Amino acid sequence: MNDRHLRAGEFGAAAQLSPKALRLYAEQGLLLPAAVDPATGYRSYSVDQLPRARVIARLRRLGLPLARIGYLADLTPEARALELRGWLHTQRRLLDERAAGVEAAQGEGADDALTALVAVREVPATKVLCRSARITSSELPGLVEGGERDIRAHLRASGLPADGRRIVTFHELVTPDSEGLVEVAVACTGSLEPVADLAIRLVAAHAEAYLPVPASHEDLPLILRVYDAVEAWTDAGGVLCTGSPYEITPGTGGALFDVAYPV
Amino acid sequence: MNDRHLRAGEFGAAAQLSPKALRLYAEQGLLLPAAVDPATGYRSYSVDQLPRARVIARLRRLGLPLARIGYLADLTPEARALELRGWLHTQRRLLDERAAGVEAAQGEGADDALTALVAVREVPATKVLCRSARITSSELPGLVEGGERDIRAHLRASGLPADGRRIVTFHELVTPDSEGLVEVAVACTGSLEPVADLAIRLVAAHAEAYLPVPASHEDLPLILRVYDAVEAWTDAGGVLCTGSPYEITPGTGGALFDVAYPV
DNA sequence: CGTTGACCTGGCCCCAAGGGCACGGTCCAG
DNA sequence: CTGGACCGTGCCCTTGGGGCCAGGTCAACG
Repeated sequence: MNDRHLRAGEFGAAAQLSPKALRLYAEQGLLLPAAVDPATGYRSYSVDQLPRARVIARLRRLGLPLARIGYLADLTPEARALELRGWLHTQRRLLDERAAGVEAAQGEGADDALTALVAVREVPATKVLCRSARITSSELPGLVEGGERDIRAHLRASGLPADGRRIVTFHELVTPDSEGLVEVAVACTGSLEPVADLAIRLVAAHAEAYLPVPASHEDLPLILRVYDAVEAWTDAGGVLCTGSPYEITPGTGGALFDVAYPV
Repeated sequence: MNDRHLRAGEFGAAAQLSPKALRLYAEQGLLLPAAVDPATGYRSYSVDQLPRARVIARLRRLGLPLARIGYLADLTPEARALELRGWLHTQRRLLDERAAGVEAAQGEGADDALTALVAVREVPATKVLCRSARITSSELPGLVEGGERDIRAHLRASGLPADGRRIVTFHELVTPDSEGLVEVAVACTGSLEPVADLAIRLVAAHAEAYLPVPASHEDLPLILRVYDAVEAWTDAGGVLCTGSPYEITPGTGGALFDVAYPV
């Protein structure tokens, strides 16, 4: 035990924290002063609090929010190191995904070859069985594959053909950081009942601008360029997109899938 | 040319930007509306502005500040991609350095073996020839090596022995993100004149807590643990550090250098 | 004992990059 | 002509403090 007390400035200098930061941490309960003079309001810290203060300073320098630091600072060093490694891993993965996005945007605007391939077709009104969810991009494969499996199973169980095309609609932007509304749907005919999380919806007749994506464009960066191409086409053609983009599997002419916008 | 105009909401939906964000960008001159109705204040954007808006949205999603985006958005796509790759590279390096810091802190508090090795010695008043600079950690090797070379050269040129120990003092925290004041000094005797950026300073007699660092601890994470050990020792011993830490090369007993704090 | 300079407190405004809400004006379709 | 959707401005909120100001305190020096 060591009950030597330091005033805010000394303590801050020893822990690499500004007096202002210390005041903030005290207000938030992250690092309570060992004593506060009720008359003057002077805060004083015990030397015993230095290790915790230093941990907080180090975590703050890593860029973690105070709320997270409050949780981490109460852990054992081992548990903390474990959590931090996980966090670093996540950060690295996010960075890698962003890097992929940058590469995808690399040829932006210059992809006239792709833009020239965009076509328009009329789509009749269609009935679909679908499932919607707000997800981030990491949950996307799970939703799409699980959703398609469940939908087709339900169609078969209802005695209907289960070979309609799969349509994945991106109602909002889906990135690693922010979740957005995504719908996976399969076209169907005949009458059936909706179940728990499978809805039946009528897609109104509309026109769509589309571009088939060959199997060789399978990786994410190139798919984003396809989206860019369709958008460039609608911009240039004086046509306005009237809804969210979607991917139709299988695509036209042996393509893996078509990327389409309602227009 | 396409002079179709869109209102703020439509344009925002097409570019994945909220009306609020568009307003902010307009205020900052980052994306000026094609027209503003002087009576109502309604902003309207041209379809031609969509590509720029989409670029801005994409860069914003990467987490870049608007000021940087303003610069990047005026570049050609190729130049922009080049800058972005450089930025991503920097981000990755920062992350790696932070990861090293986390690993270094892994055994925090538990390093009693190192802490037990800390000793105290008296240091007589010393005259040093030194150079100071505010730098980030990436500039550290340059300052230390260049500074030592210049200082010893000046000592030799003054006809004095140039074999004093090198002392590198970290007056402020030096990290990859934030620069701090660092001084590289060499002990000397005899009289000499200061030159451009080499100052002569008297280091007052004081006591120092120190710990030799063997050559095997050469990498950064382990060095940080040595600092932790010295700090833990001063905390426990009821001794207060009275100044900034420094590294003395060569160290005691064949060590690469000593890490020391004035106490 | 007084004074000086360093230190401390609380309070206020500031940054980025918008989100959210309120109040009020506008636009377009039925 | 009227309802609902859209748009404007203005204000407060967020995170993690930095900076400055007015005023109160502390310790050392004369």
